Amino acid sequence: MSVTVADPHRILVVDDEPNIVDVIAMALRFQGFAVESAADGQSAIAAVDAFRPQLIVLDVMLPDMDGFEVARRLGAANGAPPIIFLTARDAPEDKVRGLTIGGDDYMTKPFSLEELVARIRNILRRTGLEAPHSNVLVFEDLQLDEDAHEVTRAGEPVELTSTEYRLLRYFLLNPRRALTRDQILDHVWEYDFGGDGRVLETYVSYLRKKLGREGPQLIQTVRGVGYALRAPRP
Amino acid sequence: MSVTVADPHRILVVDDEPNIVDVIAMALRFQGFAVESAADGQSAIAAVDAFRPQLIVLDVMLPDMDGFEVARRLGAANGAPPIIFLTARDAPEDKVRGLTIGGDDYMTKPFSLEELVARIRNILRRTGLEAPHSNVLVFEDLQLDEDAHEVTRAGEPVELTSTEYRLLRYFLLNPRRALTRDQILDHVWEYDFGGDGRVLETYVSYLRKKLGREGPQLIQTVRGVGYALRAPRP
DNA sequence: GCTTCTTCTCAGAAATCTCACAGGTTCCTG
DNA sequence: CAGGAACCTGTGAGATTTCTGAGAAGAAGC
Repeated sequence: MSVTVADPHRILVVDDEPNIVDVIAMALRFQGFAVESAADGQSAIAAVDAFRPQLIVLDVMLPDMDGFEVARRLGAANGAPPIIFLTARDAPEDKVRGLTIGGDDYMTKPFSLEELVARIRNILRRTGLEAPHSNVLVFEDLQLDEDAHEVTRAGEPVELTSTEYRLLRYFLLNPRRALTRDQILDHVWEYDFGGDGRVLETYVSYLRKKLGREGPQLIQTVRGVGYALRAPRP
Repeated sequence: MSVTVADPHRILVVDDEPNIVDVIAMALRFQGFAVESAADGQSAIAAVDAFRPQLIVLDVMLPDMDGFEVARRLGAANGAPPIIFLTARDAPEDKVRGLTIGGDDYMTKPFSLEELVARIRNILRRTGLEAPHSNVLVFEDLQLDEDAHEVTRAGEPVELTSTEYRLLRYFLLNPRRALTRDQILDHVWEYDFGGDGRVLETYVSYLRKKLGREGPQLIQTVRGVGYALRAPRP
């Protein structure tokens, strides 16, 4: 994972649930972003002034005003930073329509942190703040095309479900690194996943099967820790 | 989606509803245009003087004078920019008819942003401000002619309704890419569409049927994500 | 004003996913 | 080498997603 050391991008996270803010802020800091937070519309607007974020992660439901109001007051039209709105899953969709065609985007809660990061990088790339890169992740003979949402091994297409895809993508973003179970669960599953952590084993098993039993086993078990994507020693 | 970097065209958006202006301005900026806005006729005329837009998106209903009045006053001076009028759906259309014979055009609210952008590019092309390009989108044996508004599959004409056409056009603009449900709804449906997102499934079903069940299925389901236009795996 | 076309909602069926569970296997440690 | 811990993977139930036909409401055309 590449971490920008020189000049980290500033991101403002606005949500009135401290738990959510914490978990998002933590994840983004780990990704090398500079993060500030606010718990309501007023302080969000103040924070934009003071902190000059390049991007805002903004909950739609705030105690004092809704997220769209915040966006309007920031002068959505004029040089304001792009916004990723967070909405409840069952929220009415009419107000968020049309956001993705503008510079903005939105996600429904709960989401996986990987996805939030992916969208943030997407927007930063679109706005020219981050260097564009190919959207194909590669490791050995494994390829994952993020645009087409397609995976191939040795040129052969591999059909993955959505969870399998997210899991493999996380491995490909962190090649050769031993990832702990908790890391993986935190990043790939939704942040409020409360189920049995052993799903992970099941999904690793699915992936191994689908990626082919013949070729070398790319997803290796690191006993007592978790898993790592790496080529086996010959 | 091509973004003009070198010398962006200037577009003035005039509407008294801030929400509308915001969403249009955002979308056009994202497309690489330079955008200014005005909320009434007076400031619109002033803005034309100061900003020298190459095109105006002008609401017909303004607080101080109607859009035609604005157009008339601007027209007095020669070489006024072409105008796209925005009218309410239930407005009398007689006044707007005949506009398309000049350089102007009109759209009824609400509209899809894709369509507004398409019309803007059309006008800029007609007035020689934007490089002409082929208006035929092609993917495999599928062809969509934007001028003639005609679609053929393997040479056979396919009769599409307007929504089906917009949907297919969006797929053809983003071949091989996995498009999320939200993306598609945002781009193809009107900006205030708040209905059931399952229309999309219905329309995909229509398209698949009309494009022929025999040939390979070009619109593929990407489970948990949305759809993609791509040749099926052999 | 009547007919036809279009758009959208709805609902049931089919397809597919996710996750928990449990028995078996592998690995480590003493 | 025994015992225990960690891990693997098949099975299946319940939930979710997707497909498609039918029909209501509205718009457009005649």
